[in-house]
Amino acid sequence: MELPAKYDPALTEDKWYAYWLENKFFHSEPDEREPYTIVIPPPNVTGILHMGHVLNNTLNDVLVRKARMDGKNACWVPGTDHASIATENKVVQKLASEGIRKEDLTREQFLQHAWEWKEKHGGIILSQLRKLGASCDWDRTKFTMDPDLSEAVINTFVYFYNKGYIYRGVRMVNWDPVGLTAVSDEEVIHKDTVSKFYHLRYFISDGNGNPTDKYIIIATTRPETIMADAAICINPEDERYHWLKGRKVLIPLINKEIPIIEDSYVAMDFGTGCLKVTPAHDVNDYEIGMRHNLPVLDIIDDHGRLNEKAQILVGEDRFDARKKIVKMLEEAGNLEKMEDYTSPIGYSERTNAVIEPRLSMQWFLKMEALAKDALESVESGKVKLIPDKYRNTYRHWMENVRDWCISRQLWWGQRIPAYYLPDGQVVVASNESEALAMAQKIDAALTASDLRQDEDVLDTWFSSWLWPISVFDTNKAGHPEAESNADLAYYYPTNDLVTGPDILFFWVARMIMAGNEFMNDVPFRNVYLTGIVRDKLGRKMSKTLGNSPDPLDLIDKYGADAVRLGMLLCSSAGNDILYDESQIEQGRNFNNKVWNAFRLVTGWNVDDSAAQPEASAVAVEWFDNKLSQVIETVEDHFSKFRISDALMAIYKLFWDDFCAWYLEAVKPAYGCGIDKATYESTISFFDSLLKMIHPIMPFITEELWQNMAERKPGETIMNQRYPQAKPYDAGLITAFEMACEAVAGVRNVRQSKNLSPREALEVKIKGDFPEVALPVVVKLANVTVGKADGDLSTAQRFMVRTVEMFIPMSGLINVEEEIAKLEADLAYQQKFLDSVRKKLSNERFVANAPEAVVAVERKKEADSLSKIESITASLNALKNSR
RNA sequence: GGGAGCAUAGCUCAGUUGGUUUAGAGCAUCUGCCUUACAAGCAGAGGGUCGGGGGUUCGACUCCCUCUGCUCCCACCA
Repeated sequence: MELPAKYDPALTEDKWYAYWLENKFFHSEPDEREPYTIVIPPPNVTGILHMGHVLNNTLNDVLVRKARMDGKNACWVPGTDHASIATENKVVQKLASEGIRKEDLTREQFLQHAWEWKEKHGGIILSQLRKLGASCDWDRTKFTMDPDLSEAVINTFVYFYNKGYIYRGVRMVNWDPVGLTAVSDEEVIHKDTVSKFYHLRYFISDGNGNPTDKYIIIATTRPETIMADAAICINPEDERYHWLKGRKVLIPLINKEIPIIEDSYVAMDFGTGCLKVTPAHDVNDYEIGMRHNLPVLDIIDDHGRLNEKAQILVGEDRFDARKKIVKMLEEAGNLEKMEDYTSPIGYSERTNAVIEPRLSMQWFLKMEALAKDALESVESGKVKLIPDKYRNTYRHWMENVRDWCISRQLWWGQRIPAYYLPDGQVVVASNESEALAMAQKIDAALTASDLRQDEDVLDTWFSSWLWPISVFDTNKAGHPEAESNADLAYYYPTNDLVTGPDILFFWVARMIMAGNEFMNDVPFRNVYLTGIVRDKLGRKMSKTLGNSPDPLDLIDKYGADAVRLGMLLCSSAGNDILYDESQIEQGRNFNNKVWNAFRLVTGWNVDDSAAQPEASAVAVEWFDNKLSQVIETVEDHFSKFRISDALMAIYKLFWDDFCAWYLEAVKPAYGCGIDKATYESTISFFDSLLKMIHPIMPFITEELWQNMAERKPGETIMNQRYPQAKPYDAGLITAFEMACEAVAGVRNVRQSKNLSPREALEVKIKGDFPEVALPVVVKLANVTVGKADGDLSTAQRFMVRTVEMFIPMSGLINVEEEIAKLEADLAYQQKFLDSVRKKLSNERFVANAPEAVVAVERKKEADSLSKIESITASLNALKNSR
């Protein structure tokens, strides 16, 4: 078969993916083999593939394919996440574009739209993963809102409620005025934001609600909330303000009288030392308010607009209101001054809206006990974080965790299974009929229509924290006492989890909690935390910057194998990835290299009568050993999750050792056939190499492996055993390396003397050069070799380690140039010798350093001496010749 | 404000209990080659003293201190 000179991935990738699917090679069922399990970090159901997914899923796939080839029963469970806030937002926007407002729909109508959207756009990302070559067990695809997974979520809620871990209460929560829901502390991103610090005059009341001419100054960043002020607070130690004790001040503009209170919370050295206390709109103020029994006046509505309780600027957005009220304050003579001020402001992770601290009734999960166990799981090493540095971060979070606000004021998600009785009492049950039964125990007269289910849904992470359990067995979540089904018993705990550090707490920590709670075991053994994919300039990939390429375009252009390799090239664990298309080009080039090596080898004609040349015999022997050496290295890298190192080791083995040296050493002369022994060894090496490359570049390796020999239907490289290392002869590897260095030395001479590679040269060797490797030198350098003898003063000289090599060069050399070169060489060696001797003459070094280290220095000294001796000899000979 | 981490060739990174290396790789660069697998290639070359300073040690890129710069995480000083 004639193969084209350039590899075209488009011709192979879809074909082999279809073949893998048809044969169900990705599908796993429990059997007697050791399982290897990974659950996918479920992407948003409406998401599309971005570079972060490519990195993450390539790593996942490499691990899964490697494990599969190691003979394990590999299972990679795919699926998607319902992502309540993000998806609901998208649906709301889509409806808005059609002129439909969410407020005009019933819950049922809205959910119908949402499900339609999900059916239409959901799972696009999963089909995109197929293009990448992901070997997921698609028969096991799950969605966090599948009926059975939802049921598990509900049961989990009921379980924790009954355990006393879930409570409902009015708390200051992070309100997202765009998403119209509370979000958890973890979903708030603090960003330093430039704003103004407004210094406002509050006039002292005369006791009848009229201002006196005295005033105090308070500093605030939020003047639009003054109408909700409940008091002005000073530090009791602050002598500047002792005269204020017991007096009252008037809120500007609305002239409402509020008391002066004292609380040591107020810092005397910050602002003016006077704090306006606004319990409804600030967490600290709320706490002060509680201590001092202050009334709570909420003047901001769901959308972040001032409500009628504000009395003024009613209906205005909080930021518009701020601008306007500043002007009003200025006109009223209440604005002392304003200055620029930078302070951290909370933003919603999902909508980027400025978070409004707001009091509301929410459901919470107590975290203390769960976090304690989850911390222990990592501290004890039951779960390993890779890289290790995340342990510190993890510990810090777990030790300072606060209760998890799990309710969301949304419709898309699992509705909280709490049912209210007409009198306000609440019952929690998995479904309506159970709830009714419970309610009837309280009041036998109640009927189903008397119960009102909580309107809120649960935080998305309240379903994804069950993922490693619920994808196998939805019954176990919420029922720790239940028997596991066969799948869960076999696949749980999973082995490795590959994900980004940004969801270490959102997701990873909580999965560990759920695992400990329901399975009494952690959900995975290793967590490999990838970096964030950034552009060349170090900027995060983002839609608005337009610096994120579409992975599918890249796959079209370069092929999935190239994209995979390109991403892996620069991905050491935990470090951010600076993405550059040139890496993917490098991946494509490697594909092409493999392709062409294959063309070369399979283009050879086997000549049964030909004897194996010496050079080939040595090369075969060497490569066999080299292969084992590199396999050992690769296995070591894999065991430490050093994927890019493993990749580079394989890359160099193939490109440098196999192509540049081995194939050149065994390549038959033009028009000649190759002997059978060499050919068979070469094919066998190629076979091993393809298997080693396969987890990284699955498509091209399958294509070539299938072409390499007659394959039976249903055979695939992905189910072959990964090559195993045998004991190897390091001496032989060194001998061959010396041959390569000798060849390079000759080539160097040719280059500097402008000698054609076709012109055979003579090499004279002085020293202990490994005999076995000589045939390789002869062939690849196009030389004859012999012992050094006669007058070599005009020969070109180079060294291979401690062996001297001469290429006689009568009349061709510039004596002065050579002398200068040798003298430079000599000076360098002399300096080196001095430094070694300085060390050796240091008694304390000789006395304290381990013997092996001293021996190395002595060897350096001896080698250096012998080099100096031979350089000097050549130098003298050269000088005598002029 | 608290905590963590990083700083090694032009770029991206290795350097695994301080000593088999007067520092390694890939890419990029330069030189010469369209040599009968591959110009998405081949052959060769140059390039850093390991952010600055101090210390410990017989010996430090590797440990300690400090300064500088950057990154990330956490955080209710209005």
